[in-house]
Amino acid sequence: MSQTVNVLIKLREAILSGELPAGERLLEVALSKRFGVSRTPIRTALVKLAEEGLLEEAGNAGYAVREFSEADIRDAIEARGTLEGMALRLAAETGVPGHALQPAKDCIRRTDALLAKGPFTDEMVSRYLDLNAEFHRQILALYPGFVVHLLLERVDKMPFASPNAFVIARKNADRSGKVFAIAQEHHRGIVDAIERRQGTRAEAIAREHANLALQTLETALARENLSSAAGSAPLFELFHASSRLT
Amino acid sequence: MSQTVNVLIKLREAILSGELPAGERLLEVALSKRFGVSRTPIRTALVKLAEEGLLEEAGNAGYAVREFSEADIRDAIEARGTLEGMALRLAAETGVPGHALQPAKDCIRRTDALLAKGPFTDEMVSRYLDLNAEFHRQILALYPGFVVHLLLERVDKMPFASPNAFVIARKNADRSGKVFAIAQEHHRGIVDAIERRQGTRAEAIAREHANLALQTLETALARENLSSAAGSAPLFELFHASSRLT
DNA sequence: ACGGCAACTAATGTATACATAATGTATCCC
DNA sequence: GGGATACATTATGTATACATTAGTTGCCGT
Repeated sequence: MSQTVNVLIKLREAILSGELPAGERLLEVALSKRFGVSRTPIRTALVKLAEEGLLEEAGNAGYAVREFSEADIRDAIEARGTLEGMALRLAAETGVPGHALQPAKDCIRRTDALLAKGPFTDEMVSRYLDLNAEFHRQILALYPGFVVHLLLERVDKMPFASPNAFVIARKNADRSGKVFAIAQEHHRGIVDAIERRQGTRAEAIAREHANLALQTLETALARENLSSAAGSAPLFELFHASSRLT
Repeated sequence: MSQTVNVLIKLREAILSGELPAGERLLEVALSKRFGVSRTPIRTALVKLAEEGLLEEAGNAGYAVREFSEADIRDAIEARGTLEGMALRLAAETGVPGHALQPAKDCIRRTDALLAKGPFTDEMVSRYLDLNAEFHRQILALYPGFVVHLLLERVDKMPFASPNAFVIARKNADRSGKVFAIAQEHHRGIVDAIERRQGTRAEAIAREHANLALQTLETALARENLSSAAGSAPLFELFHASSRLT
């Protein structure tokens, strides 16, 4: 793995975890010493993070960690729901060959089997997250437009906006089971809608599905009594397992 | 202006104009000689263009010009309509103070005055494009979410997906007048919908508004008899005036 | 003749030295 | 004492030399 990617990952993690607080100016030489590499890969990583939106230009030169309010996270989640909705609507309206839905159906079946097994151990949740991510991958693959996929990749890199973000409140045990069941029902509805070429329905479910993440985020925020969500260590701890930082 | 920005702009123009054809591998040393700068600003520009989606990674290393099919452009335009629709819907549902709509209304009034003046000279079209861009800026400013704005900036950098893209067929003189009138009606509808807090209506009009660009694109493609739209010199000639390449 | 391995070539990845611009401080003048 | 200017400091912007890796070509062996 190249130094640039290394630095990129570590910097993203440091930003999302709050170790680098919002507004913090990122100095190239300081980061260079911290990671033990030259300024070159640092600069590359900073440029990429700025393009991703995690950093903002600080004054005339240099970058600073962008502040993420709860509203920004709501915005990101809403944007993901909207874009996924568009992709699924167009896939449904265009129509997809029957066999193309098979991978998504497999995901649903395997998830059913997993959820039927018993209490929600951490390991089970981890496997669930993999299956959930896989389902979203498969279902979005039904829409070919690469611009939308590019935008969705961007959204996934925003704090708490990935398809797995809705499990951040999973430690709220008495509710987690319900949340999983609701998500499964959404997944089933999406597949069914696409099969029946019901574009508007597919879009509506996708949006409602994204709202699950919103609800659990707000639950988590209320429980933790946090005003600003991103850069909060306790939330990030929950978030970390649900997301690939690459 | 820094060398990096210089190279970035020139490279973007070369890509969009088709001077650098799709699939062309971009070698740092070659570009370095071409622009008379070192590899460093070249690399920075390449990274940014890749993040924007105009380049793709070529094999294990290096970048190549991404191919843009007509479908990709449709995808980008649809994405813009969808995201603007979301922003306007949420703005309408939340409600905006009455005075906030004034700038947009001013744009509409000034555009009315402009269109009433007479035949569509090039200079008039240029002023129209400025007013149109300004209207979109003002109306989107009613929604504060920065993620959506980030995504929209991305879309605007895709070929022919900017808010001004719908005028690329303006040389089809007998239709341009109608197109302008339709666009104006959309603008009026959007403002009215937001004023009345009709979120769904605002969203629907925004989507239909983006479809104008799609229609004129297809008209232009049919006239020019082009299979691939991006990287086509004649289309770019039309496109150039309607877009800031910065 | 064909396939595989090795060396060479040319590209990107990285480090560092240098240039330039911005910012903060200190001093001097008003 | 306050403000402005000049200088010093520190940052980013750029150039270049070096490292490393991937791709290609040619040679050798089977």
